[in-house]
Amino acid sequence: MSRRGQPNVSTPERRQVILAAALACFDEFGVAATTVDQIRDQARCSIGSLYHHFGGKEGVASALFIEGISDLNAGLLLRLEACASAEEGVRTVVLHYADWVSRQPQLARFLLHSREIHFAPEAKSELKAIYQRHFGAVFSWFGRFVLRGEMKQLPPETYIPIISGPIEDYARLWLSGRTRTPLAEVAEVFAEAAWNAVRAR
Amino acid sequence: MSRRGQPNVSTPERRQVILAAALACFDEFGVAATTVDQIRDQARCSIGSLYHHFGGKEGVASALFIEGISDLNAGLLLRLEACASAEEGVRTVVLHYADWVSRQPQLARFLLHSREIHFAPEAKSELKAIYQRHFGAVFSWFGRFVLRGEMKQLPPETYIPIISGPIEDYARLWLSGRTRTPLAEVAEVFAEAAWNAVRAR
DNA sequence: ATCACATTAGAATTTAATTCTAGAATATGC
DNA sequence: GCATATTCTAGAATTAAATTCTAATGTGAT
Repeated sequence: MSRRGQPNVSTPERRQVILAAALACFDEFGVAATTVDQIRDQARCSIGSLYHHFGGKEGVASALFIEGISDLNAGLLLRLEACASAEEGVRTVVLHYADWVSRQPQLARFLLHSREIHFAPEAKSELKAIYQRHFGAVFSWFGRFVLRGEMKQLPPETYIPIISGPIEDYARLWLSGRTRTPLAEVAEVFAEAAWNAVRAR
Repeated sequence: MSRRGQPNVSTPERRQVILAAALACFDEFGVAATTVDQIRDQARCSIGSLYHHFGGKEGVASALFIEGISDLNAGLLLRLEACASAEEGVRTVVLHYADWVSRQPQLARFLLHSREIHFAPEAKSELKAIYQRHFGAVFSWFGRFVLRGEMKQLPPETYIPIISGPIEDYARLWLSGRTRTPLAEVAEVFAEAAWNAVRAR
């Protein structure tokens, strides 16, 4: 089934099992506090296997991070393509984020609470490429509305914080259990606030 | 100089030396990657001393976190008391944050990038008390303007993300070196956006 | 069947965190 | 000014975790 020198079929499954086990541990104990052995237990694999596929805890965390970010980004672009106005686009950015976090709270918690990962050089450049591609696409989508004068002209690096910052901040709050009101119930408020902050008037 | 059973004079200095050393290490290597020995080297103290005062790396990180948050909060309240209008208050929240982060980038980086600290129960409840006191004061300051109809009436837990979320998000960006434009240059934009998002219209 | 390589396993090693015991410093009561 | 209670400092000893390494096994290609 596979060519010489290529991974066999079961490999992707094994990787996924390890990633899932790691996410469960990270979520329960925190990235710093989970041990490689805990992941190994949960994934029912050997140390050797884990190190072979990911090179250690950092490697597992990196892979999980990249997988999560990619999924989040891909989903947004898909929904954004279907929007017809600046307002719809801005609202979609906020609402998609709220949806995604509500649906994958564990993964979201991991992405938001883990600025402590030490990516290996390759992971770092892969991430950089992902970000560039994604934000490039998003900016090119919104760009025309700024040109048409439907959105405020602002320093480019301020759009993302202004539009996404609040819902992200609230998501952090909700994910950490410090507020009960579900994202879905307040997402509209943030969508509205984001649009008010960037609409031309 | 000190009473029986009480810490001697040099103790506070020693604690500060250790905290400063830890901050430098955390900033250079990340919290997870710095070892207790690195902190000990930098602080020129013994393991015993470090464990005596803080009980370990987590303890040092907790103390640093509480110290940082307290300083940030105290500064804001001070400036807020001097404000006369809702708009001035909202702008002050944003601008003070920008100022503080610009002035203490290392400490700010530590506060923002360290959601991975496992606080001991006492530290946890101390933090909780600090937050309650602080946000209680801030909400009581702003409350009247909502009542007077000068600010929008919104779900209470959404004000902080809406007002502070964007500048916080941008601060993260700037602190991680992914953008060059200094906070001071864009702070006005965020202050303006925050006010637009919460003003009654 | 046999080869090349990916994969798995777990023992051995290395490295870091934490505990523990003892001694030095400090301020006070007498 | 000496006895004493207590804090503080030091670093060796211990424990726990991360990582490396060697050998064995599985898999598909030829």
